[in-house]
Amino acid sequence: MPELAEVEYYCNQWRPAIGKKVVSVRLNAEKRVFRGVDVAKLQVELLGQLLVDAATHGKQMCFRFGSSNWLGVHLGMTGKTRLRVVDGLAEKHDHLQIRMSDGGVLVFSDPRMFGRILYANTESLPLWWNDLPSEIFSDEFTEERVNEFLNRRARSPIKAVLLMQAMFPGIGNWMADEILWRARIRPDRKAGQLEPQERVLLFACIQQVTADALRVIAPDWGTPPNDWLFNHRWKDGGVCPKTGTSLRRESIGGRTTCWSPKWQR
DNA sequence: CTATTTGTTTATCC
DNA sequence: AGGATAAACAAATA
Repeated sequence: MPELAEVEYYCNQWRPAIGKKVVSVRLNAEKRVFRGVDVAKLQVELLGQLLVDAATHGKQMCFRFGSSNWLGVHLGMTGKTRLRVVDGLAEKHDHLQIRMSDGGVLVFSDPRMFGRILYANTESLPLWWNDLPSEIFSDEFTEERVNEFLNRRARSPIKAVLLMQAMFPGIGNWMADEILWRARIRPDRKAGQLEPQERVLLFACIQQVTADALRVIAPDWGTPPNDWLFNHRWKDGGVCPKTGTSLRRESIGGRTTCWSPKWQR
């Protein structure tokens, strides 16, 4: 489910536990979400530690316990985090449960297990949290750098390029479609073929959709208004809010893509 | 039964 | 070498 705004929402679910201590750690070590992780180490070292910070970067989350324990959470396609209150029940796909000193339990669940847990005990930031692309609202995220990237990926459809996390951390399938719809650019256009004025508009729409998604979704999983593509894109037979004409759905860059043929050029 | 899924990694081909 | 594309991962839902 999650793109950057949803990831922010899920990060918020664990934030009330900041300032609480870890009382116990339960996990299903054999689950795929722990691939590459020393779960025994994680389980021992988190005990007694204070949760001091919770942050997101694109689709990655990081929770710092104590001074040197870093827990990464990536939600993949179906991952979720929630804070289970006292007397709540564990569910089938709850792979990680961290009980805190106030009785609340940090739960990570993921049926499809495309998500993953990361863990490091290091004085400085672990690689997976330090070595990240510039975020969409950072000073380093510039039209110039986006242009270079578009030229490097010149032969890929722009839709596929927007999904590349190395340049656009946090953008996923629905945001990419929303951006191209607002910029009136067909998703199957080759990245290298976009005109200068289209690139300017594209850059603006990337930042605009990102800001709007965070504002609407991150606080309480709000539903975007009907004048976005969002509410119309999911199933066949949707209608473009701009033109009233049929939306089209097709696989582009290996992902189901929705666009408005009348509106996008 | 089939097809579909808001993601990433790996393999393979060019 | 580096870019483009498809498959694999896995389970729920329609």
